[in-house]
Amino acid sequence: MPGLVPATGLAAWRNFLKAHAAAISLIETELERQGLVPLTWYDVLIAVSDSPGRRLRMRELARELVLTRSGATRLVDKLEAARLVKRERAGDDRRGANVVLTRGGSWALRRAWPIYAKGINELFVSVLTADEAAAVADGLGRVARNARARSSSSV
Amino acid sequence: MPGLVPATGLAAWRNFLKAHAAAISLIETELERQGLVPLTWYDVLIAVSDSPGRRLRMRELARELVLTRSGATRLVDKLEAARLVKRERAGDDRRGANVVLTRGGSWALRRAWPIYAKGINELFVSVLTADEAAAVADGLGRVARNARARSSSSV
DNA sequence: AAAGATTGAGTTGTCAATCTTC
DNA sequence: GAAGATTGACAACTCAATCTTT
Repeated sequence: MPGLVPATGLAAWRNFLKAHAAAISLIETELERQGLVPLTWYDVLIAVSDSPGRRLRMRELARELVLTRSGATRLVDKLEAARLVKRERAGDDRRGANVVLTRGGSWALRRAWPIYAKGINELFVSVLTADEAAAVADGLGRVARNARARSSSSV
Repeated sequence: MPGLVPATGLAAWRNFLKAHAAAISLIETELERQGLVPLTWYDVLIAVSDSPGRRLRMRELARELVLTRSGATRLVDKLEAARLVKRERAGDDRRGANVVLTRGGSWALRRAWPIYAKGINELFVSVLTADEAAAVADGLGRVARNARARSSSSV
């Protein structure tokens, strides 16, 4: 039944899935315990914050977070209701909406980061050797770029 | 605002998340396109199939897939409705239910594997060097074990 | 009373259809 | 008519409460 995937590759894939599920789940729990924004909200805030001009089109946000457009809409609805982001009509193309951080959004981002960073360190970085971290960064970086390239072409 | 996590470690973490979201999403799409079981169902089938005696308690299934118990119940409900698994009362402890594969479940598993394997190869394994695959398998294996150990202790 | 599992209510996300602007 | 975004209907998952067996 196996044999279609080399053993090391399959082990890498399985551990990749297990590591993701377990680590995300723990970080999520810890953020909630501390009364901070959930990880999905954090993803929105950081994506907007890292964008040129600190504003991001809905379309780009969806692509960035690997969500559907409607998923992005719902998510931003909640963040907007919580006053962490605002939508503003795009100047050049009035179909589009830009998401921008409010003051509260920047604050929530700064406040969550230390806890998130602690999770990343304790559960991920500190468990890896330097070589492994480099290999993960390079290899999975290529995996991500490659998969995204295929997504856009197949859509 | 960064600085709490070393740069390489943070790059590794971010690429880890991006790779996961992008690769899973593509594999899921391909499985659906071919009329095969979704990945979450596959996870159940393979977990049961790999268990000693080819049967697995609900509790263990939930732990294995990083789900809540109710999540496991709902999921197995659907697989049972689709005649891919059956529940049987555990002989030694009649509170518990064991999940076992039906003939249709084994067939669905065998049928989905080549497509799943193709996705793993094309999107993941073939994109990694041999060294990277080994580093991912080892490093993320440790990440997964470490995180699971913490989950059980904190619950 | 505790553990395994299930159910009811609520949340989060998806797909298809729709509205607006290009 | 096509693209950006939103809405309605529905599917997947979680939490808290419940039922059964230990």
